Amino acid sequence: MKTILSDFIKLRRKSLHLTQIELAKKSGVGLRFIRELEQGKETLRLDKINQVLALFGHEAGPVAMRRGFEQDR
Amino acid sequence: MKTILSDFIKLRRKSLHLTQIELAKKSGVGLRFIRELEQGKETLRLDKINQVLALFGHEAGPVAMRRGFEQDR
DNA sequence: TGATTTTATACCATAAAGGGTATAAAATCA
DNA sequence: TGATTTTATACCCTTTATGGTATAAAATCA
Repeated sequence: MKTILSDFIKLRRKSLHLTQIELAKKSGVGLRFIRELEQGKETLRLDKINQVLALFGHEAGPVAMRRGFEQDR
Repeated sequence: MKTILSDFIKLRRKSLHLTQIELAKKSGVGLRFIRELEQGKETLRLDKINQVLALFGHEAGPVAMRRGFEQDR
């Protein structure tokens, strides 16, 4: 599945030419977590997500559901 | 602790004159979850958070860390 | 004030997330 | 093309988030 978060992470990671392995190490989460995150798994823990987002200067917050629109990339 | 998410939920809930119990029922999550969410617990599951945010027309997404600023209320 | 509602804290049980790892699939590139 | 890198899938094990509940604290209001 594709989510606002998975899209964001994947785009940012690639724009920095990082592999999933590198992102996992840099953010301090497991490799499997990065994969599940980029694949849009919903039942993830917020603190782990924030660990990754922090690398890109972001955090998880409330975003209006303008369906079909994407913001902040 | 106070987070961008806890603040948002608490404000929105109160603006609709809902109790935590009512919000829990409406969103389909446990009462204890609502409490932990409003108290800023970090290790919460994303899908549960989104269940609550959906009631307010929002979802969890990447938000730039403009520390000290709040957005979207 | 006291009575009532609302919120906070603490405990138990269960389901599942997360890390690690091994293998398969796919993408990249010489 | 084939070789190498990257990503995806599947499994085991440990930790813990969640729901429920019971009680305490705090807030609300007559």
